[in-house]
Amino acid sequence: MPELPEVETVRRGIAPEIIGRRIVAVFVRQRRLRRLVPAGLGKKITGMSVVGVYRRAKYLIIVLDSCALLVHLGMSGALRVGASPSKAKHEHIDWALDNGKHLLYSDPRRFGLVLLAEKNFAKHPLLEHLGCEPLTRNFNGRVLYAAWRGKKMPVKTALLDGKTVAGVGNIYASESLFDACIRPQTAAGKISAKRCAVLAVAIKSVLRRAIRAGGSTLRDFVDGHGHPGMFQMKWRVYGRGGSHCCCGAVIRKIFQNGRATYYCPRCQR
DNA sequence: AGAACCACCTGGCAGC
DNA sequence: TGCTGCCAGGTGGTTC
Repeated sequence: MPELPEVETVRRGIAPEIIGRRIVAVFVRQRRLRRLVPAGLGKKITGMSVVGVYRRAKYLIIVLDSCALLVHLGMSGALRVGASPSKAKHEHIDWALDNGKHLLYSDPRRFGLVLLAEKNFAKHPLLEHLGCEPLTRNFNGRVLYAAWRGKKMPVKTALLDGKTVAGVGNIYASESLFDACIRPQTAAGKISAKRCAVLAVAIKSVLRRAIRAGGSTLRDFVDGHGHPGMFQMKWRVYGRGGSHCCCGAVIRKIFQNGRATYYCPRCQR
């Protein structure tokens, strides 16, 4: 579910609702996420106000007066602001705000995480080794080309591993490679500087278009207000194995490292 | 160093 | 209708 555009959609949705608000109570109903929600989370942050809401790769960082919350939505997580907690089965954490509203974290598969971090969150061990943020000016084809010299791993795998460019997930890896006309099996180190430049532009373009559409909804993604995204309507290869590309060729589905990859054998060489 | 695999979970769906 | 098995957006850690 939540890849970078979905996380950014959530960030934009909740930020205006929670920045400046004070946390008056925290209810943790399920601590067992991918990592255990820290004991005493409520005690530590109750009374603090929200100073800012940031995103790094697929992590959301809610900065408070003197610490930060590090939130990852995993595969099925959602973070929304609501008038009241729903008491739904998978609504694990409820932050009550001073305006009577609630920030609510739900995650049926519990692959996500909610941790405490220092206010200077960039040094957090989960964040400090992440690659380049794809929607910044720092990210371009030269970054890809330099990082991938000598790499035999398939370009799709290299995009997904987050070491060079962070936050490109399974859907947008396939879509970006289609946009750049690059075959996902191509060894990352075999891609020319020129094609790396095309790929970097494609990644930015696909992510921006997805954000504009409010993210993709596969099954259950909803934004900070509980609304689904629309970008899944615009997938050109993802999830379309066996159907026809705009060029007429049949889109292929293959598996790389146990993850589905989709591509057009005619458009992508 | 790098690649392959595993683990963490639940829910939805296809097929029988 | 109901059971079983398979698949799914992520990613950190372990093993080879």
